[in-house]
Amino acid sequence: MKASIQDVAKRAGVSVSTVSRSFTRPELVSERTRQKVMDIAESLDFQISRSATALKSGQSLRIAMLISGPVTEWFNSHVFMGLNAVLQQQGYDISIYTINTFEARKAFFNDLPVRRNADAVLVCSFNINSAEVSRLRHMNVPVVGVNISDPDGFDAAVTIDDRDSMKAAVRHLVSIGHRRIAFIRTTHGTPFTYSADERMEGFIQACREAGPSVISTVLHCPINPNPINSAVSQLLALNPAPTALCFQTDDLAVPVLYRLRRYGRTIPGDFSIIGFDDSTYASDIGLTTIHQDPEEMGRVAASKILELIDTEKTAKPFETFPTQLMLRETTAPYAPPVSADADTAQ
Amino acid sequence: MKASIQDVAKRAGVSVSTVSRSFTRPELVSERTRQKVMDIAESLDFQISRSATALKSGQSLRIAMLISGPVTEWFNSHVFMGLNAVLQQQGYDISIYTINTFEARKAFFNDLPVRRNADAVLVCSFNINSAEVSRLRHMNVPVVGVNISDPDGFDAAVTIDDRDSMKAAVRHLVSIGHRRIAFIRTTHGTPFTYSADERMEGFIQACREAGPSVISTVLHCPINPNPINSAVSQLLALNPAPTALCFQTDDLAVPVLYRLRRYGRTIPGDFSIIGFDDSTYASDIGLTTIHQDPEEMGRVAASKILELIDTEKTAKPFETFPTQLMLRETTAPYAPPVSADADTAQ
DNA sequence: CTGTTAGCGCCTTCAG
DNA sequence: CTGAAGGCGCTAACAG
Repeated sequence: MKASIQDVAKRAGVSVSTVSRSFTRPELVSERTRQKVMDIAESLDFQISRSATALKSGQSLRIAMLISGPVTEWFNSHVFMGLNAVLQQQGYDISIYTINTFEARKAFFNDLPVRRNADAVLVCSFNINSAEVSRLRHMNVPVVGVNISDPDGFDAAVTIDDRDSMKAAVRHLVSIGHRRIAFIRTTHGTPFTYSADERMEGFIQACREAGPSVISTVLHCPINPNPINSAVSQLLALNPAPTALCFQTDDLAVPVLYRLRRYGRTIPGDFSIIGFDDSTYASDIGLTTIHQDPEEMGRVAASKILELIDTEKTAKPFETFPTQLMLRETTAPYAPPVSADADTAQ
Repeated sequence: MKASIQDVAKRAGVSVSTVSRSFTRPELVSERTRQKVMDIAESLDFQISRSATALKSGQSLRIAMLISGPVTEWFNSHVFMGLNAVLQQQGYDISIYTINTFEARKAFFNDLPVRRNADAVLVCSFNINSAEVSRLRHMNVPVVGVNISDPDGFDAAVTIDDRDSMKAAVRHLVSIGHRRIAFIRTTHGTPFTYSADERMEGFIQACREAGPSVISTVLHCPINPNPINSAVSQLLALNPAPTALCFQTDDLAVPVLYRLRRYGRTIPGDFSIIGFDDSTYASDIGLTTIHQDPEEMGRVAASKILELIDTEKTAKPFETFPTQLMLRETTAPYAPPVSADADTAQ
């Protein structure tokens, strides 16, 4: 069977504490002793049990991550990767709680399965209300957010400015001559809205600020059964058609872009397109989009979590990360339509 | 501070064992007692500590998942999601070990950080050698694979037949008249090859089986700095150009497809294209591809893990999942080029 | 620098 | 159906 710390101690002719210290505080043990202990441990396949360490220390060595959509989503998986990179090294695991229905939400906040079983809670891109934040706080562990709308009640948070980022996109389109602009967003049957609302509001606000000559439209595309279909059909039916499109995410922009081309529309000829995220394929397909770095946000959130666990405070609790409009090939200055006669002139 | 099991016991006027049983073996406690205990626990924010449970039970309540690329990859993240869905309910967490360099690989197998700290190991799409499998087995926990090339040494594994799937793709292309076919794959500077080799071999074999009229080419695209560039430039330089392309993954096919169109090539006019995975955008952009379901594989792997932990055996240790060639819009029968004169005939 | 010892919080016999 | 008590494997005093 598995060797215990006693077995190692016995073989090495030292006490269990020396074995323990060799692993966790090597500086307190003489080099020679430590070496011997480690060799024997190695040969016995011995490793410190994290469960015991956790129990003893009163920690759980576990961080809870709350998400409102699948882990496989671009944003979530990148935050997770960043988090994990930092936390794993410090001996923490991440428990993921996906809360994507009203029932799941209610169940989660009723049972708080995280109680005493997580050393911190990370709320990721989640439209949490203040009553829920209080319940979380009630657990007496740090509560950290990633892209949450309201930092109130959080010990720390990292975000981007969804609203401003979207406004930058609109201003760019306006500056290159576009006057009819649409925003395409999904609607979920779930109790969460991620950053979608913020982005939409930024869009609307920027259009308004651009003056009355700018006509804006918002297209709502139900996530089920298929938002792409909904987006494409609504878009094609718009009359007059917009000349530029802002999307809530690249995930939406990429397939719509494809479909529009299949319907004979040219990009950026007929439509200029701006995505949001700068996700997987964006640069390779030349998508103009708003860049953000969720992996880095995950790493920074992890550092804040560690700091909070350690010292109960963190130097810079609230941090807003920059985004950047990446100008690529799906946007172009607005060119007024040429008359039918001139169509093939060139 | 956090309430202990004693606090709950005291308030409920019962012993700690009764509290413990109320949580873990409700059937051993009278309904009334249990109800009271649970109510008090609720009001005290009490939950069983998993660390203590783990320590006591000798388990770690943790499953190690070994992957050779980022968790954010389509395949990995979907397997993870399936795993997590099943394991989390049973109280397990997943520790992810990303091993993507020779050094990381060596370090991992030297230290076996998983020792005594995981109740099972899942090896995911990982080209592991038999010496390494032995080291893993040495830990005395179930070792389960997902898409591993050689099941030898594994207690269980779920896979797809990469080779056969690829052969089906080639046969389809041949059946609709294609004779010059290229396979586009990445090459990594890492010690792993995922399923890439198998797929390539399936490709080569199927081309050979199709007879001497079929001319096959394999394009190797270094993952750094950018495999897409490499693929596109190699492809365009091929003379005579192939009429059909098989890709190692959709991730590669999608951007290349985009770029080829930008260079004036039509799909499926100039090139028929088949991807592999049926990943995120595939259906929305009409990509003909080979469908697989890694999330389901993750779920099934998780069930096998639980069974193995429980009973040390599993009913069906090795399972091969079906794949399916999804015929969509990027493949078409080969049409011989028309003469220059006839070019605009239609 | 190293050893001794008392728990961390729970689960599981064993008794009642 | 419920209670009492030992011990899971480790760590942190404390003592030497």
